[in-house]
Amino acid sequence: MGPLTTPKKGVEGHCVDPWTPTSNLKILISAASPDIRNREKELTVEEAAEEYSKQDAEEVEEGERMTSRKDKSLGLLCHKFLERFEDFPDPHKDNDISLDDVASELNVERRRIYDIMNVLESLHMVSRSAKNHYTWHGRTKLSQTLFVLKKVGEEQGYHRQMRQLRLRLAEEEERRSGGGAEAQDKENREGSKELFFVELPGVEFRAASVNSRKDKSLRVMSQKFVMLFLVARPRVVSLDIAAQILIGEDQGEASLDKNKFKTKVRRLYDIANVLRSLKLIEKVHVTEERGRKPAFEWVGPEEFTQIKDTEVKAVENTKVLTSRSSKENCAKNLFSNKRFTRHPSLMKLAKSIEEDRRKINSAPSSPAKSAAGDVSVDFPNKMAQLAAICKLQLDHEASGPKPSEPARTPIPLTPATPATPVTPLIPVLLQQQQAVGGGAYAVYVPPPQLRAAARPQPTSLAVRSMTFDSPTALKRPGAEETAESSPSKAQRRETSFRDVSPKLGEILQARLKSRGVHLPSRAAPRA
DNA sequence: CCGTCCCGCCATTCG
DNA sequence: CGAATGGCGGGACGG
Repeated sequence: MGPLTTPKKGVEGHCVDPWTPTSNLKILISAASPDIRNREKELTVEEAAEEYSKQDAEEVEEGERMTSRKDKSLGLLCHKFLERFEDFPDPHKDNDISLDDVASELNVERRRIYDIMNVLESLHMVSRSAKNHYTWHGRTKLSQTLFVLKKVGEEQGYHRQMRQLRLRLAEEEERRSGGGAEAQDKENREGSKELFFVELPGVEFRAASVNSRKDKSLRVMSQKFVMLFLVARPRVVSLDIAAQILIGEDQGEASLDKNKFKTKVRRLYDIANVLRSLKLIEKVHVTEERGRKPAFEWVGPEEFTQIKDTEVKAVENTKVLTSRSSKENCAKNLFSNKRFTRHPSLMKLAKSIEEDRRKINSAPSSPAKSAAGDVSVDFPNKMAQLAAICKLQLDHEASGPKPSEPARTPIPLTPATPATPVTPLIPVLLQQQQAVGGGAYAVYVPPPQLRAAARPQPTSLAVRSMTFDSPTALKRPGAEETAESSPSKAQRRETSFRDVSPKLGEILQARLKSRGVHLPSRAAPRA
């Protein structure tokens, strides 16, 4: 009986893993920015050490094991994994990863490896090459990926959603929220058009892997999660907010919240753990009107600028093709680098659509009235954007190769398909996943659901005084005024890339000590 | 008690 | 059909 219980701790007497408590220590250290901030680091070390010695004392019986739950955390596991690869591998080397090898070397069930791979894959740090194999890319594509994710995130209106949500949650708590009064504000589900996996030029889902599972959870959830960080004002995101947003997008409305929410959060923890191992985020605490709650702060690269030139051109093109509908997808350096070869994506697109169409026929889930005619009202925006990008890339390509980046491995252009007659870019047939990747990136948009009634929503209000918890700094009393906590991003730890100059335009009350505090303990705050 | 999140059953897909 | 993938959530652990 009881076949559903998690095995009890340390009963099984077989091969004990070789991990030592120091491994945990290591991850903690690496979790903190290794460079600067020695003070914090040391403190962390001390605390950790203390922690362990204590544990050591307890687990005296059997001079081994101490299989503390943490010793098997995804984070540690991921850290172990990352340790064996370079951040910027030589693309010519053999960067193959064997699932079996990794699983055995790390001493874990394959299931766990999948978890890690999925999120790494979402950042294009690896890509599945074949059945039990992945290819390691490290951080070579990270910048580019983040750039795209941020862009997509903006297009999705995530920043807006977050703002609203924060506000709503804050009010909810504040105003006793005794009962009722919850529901009719479902009208938030606007902007977002539910996107799926975002691909990159050189790393489409190879290995003839499914196209149907492509939109499944973890990978996509991970990307969305990252998008939230890249778009959030103060670069802080709490799990409940993230979950809230990510849920809203998934399955059509009627989400049986509560449980759904719980599960979502559980997943986010997994993702957060590997992102932490990657040192892209850090755990922090935000103090709201009603107590503090855990959250994560982005500590990874901020401005991952791609190529500089053609920026203007890019912007203009986009605007034109995008038509009136998007007045707000601001002018940002639009394009990613030209790494782009032929337009294999078009072929792929065709193939993909072909494939999907097949599935669509058997998937009656679409609530849309499949108005073949007026597909244009809803998500023309995104489509147009993509088209624009595609065109841009082509133009760029035509106007001569860009001598900036190293020669990218030209996409092998599968000779399998001779001359794809399919007219490129016909995603106009809406429905699920239509791969559009003018070599830039491919986004999968879902079926239409709401009119393009992009209600701007009064931006007047904003987060209820949100403060980053700090041992010494207590919640500011009078703090509450409405106003987006301004970007106090003054001294972000020097990102390995470049720090963004605070877009200080909003002169609002801006205190909020951006600096997460590790481990809950009176850690002497730096000076 | 509650925030985390490990473990592994078992549904899906792939091959 | 068996193997590869990876949802999913019970309930254990740590504070």
